[in-house]
Amino acid sequence: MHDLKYIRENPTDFDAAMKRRGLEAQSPSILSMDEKRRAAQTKLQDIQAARNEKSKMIGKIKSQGGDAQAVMDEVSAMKEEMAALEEQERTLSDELNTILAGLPNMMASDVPDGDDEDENVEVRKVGEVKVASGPDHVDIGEKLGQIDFETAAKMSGARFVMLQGGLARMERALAQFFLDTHTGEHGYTEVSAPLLVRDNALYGTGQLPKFSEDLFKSEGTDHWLIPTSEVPLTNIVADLIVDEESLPRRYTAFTPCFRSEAGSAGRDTRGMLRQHQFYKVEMVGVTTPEESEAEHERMVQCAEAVLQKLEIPFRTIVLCSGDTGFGARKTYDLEAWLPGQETYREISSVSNCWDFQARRMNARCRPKGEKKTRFVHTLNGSGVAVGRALIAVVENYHDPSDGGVWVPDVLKPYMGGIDKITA
RNA sequence: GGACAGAUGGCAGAGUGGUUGAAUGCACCGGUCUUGAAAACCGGCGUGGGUUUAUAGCCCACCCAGGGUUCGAAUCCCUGUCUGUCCGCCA
Repeated sequence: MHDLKYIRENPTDFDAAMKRRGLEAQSPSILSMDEKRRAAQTKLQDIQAARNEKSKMIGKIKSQGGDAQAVMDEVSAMKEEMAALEEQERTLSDELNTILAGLPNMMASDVPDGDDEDENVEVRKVGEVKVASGPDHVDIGEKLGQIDFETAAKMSGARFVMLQGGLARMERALAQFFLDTHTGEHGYTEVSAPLLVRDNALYGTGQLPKFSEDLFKSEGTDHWLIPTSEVPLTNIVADLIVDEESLPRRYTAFTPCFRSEAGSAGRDTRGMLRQHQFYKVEMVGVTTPEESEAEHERMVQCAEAVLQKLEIPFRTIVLCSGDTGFGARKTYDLEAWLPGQETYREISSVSNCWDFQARRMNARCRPKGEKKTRFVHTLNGSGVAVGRALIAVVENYHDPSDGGVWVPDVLKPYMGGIDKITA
């Protein structure tokens, strides 16, 4: 959500920011609508003031036993005009809010310009690629008899997978490892959160009203399945005014995520890279405006740390303007090396949303000793996608000599101490 | 799923149609007193919006949310949400 006052005061900057998103100038129509709305509001308020005064008179006259009928008729006569102005004001506000709610966040000035993912900019490469190429996780997993798309399809259709045995356990081990690292070493609080949420939560984080087609909705109720635990974690602070001393707040959760993947038909159809359901460990940060940029860098480090411990080679990129998501002001992606595709693929996305989500969910903070509040800044990042991490481990730790998968050292405690997954 | 009860300012808690944006207590802020503190006393103390050069004034809205009745609603009616209690069912 955008600040109308900001648009009023900086229309040129705002239009320039929207232009980077590929949108034409928005401020002229917004501002003219805003002006009409305020004119209607001012007029309405004048009439309301008059009505209030007369109503008080009526009360006074009646309490003194007088006849107030004349004044009562006068007020009655005002009703029609008031109703019309009310209607006008409401229509204009609704239209204005619809427009504002549908506009993406303004991007940071250091986000590189670009049309699409090809113009993202690499920030650093970490870790040595030891397996330049090899079989992909589908071949490896199916040979082991532990990755099974057919059985999943039988009950659920395309874009579902069933894991069994060692790989099923490794998925759980990865999640445990990520959570333990973020809670134990990075200062995050573990949260077990609802997976079904209502409209307003999704509106707050920006998935609604614009992206409903990407979500699953439960029939007969007003619940949606979360596409990421960013939704429940960020909404923790919705409608709150928190003391700034209690910031930053850092939350992490391990949850399934559900995405319809509408619009990605034909993309990544092989394997478990793009599923309707997958597990993810998410990190969410809530900070003061001053701290969010530093917190963003820190959060990237937290995501990188788990990949480094896993010894998965990866690179960190900053998304260009054309690839940065709706609610984000700036986004880093971590891409893990996948020998099966001989390329880096996204395994984590870390975004600073500034006050964009905070405005939508009315999440504020108050500096110590002051009475004025301001909006918090919110950040979210995968720490990291569990399914994709499993792919990366399977492909990078594959042992061609026997078809097994070595267990990364950091996962051994979570895998009953075994060294290798075998058939 | 059924039956009740409730939702008021940071908290507690009055208020059932008329100068009530809201008593009172606690908390908080400023002051008096005190060597200092406590106590006592005095004063202040919600949010959003409009108007405006203005964080001055004036005005509007807000007592869970959304509708309605009325000249006038925290107060009456309807719907929804949440909380509590009892019954039934259940991992």
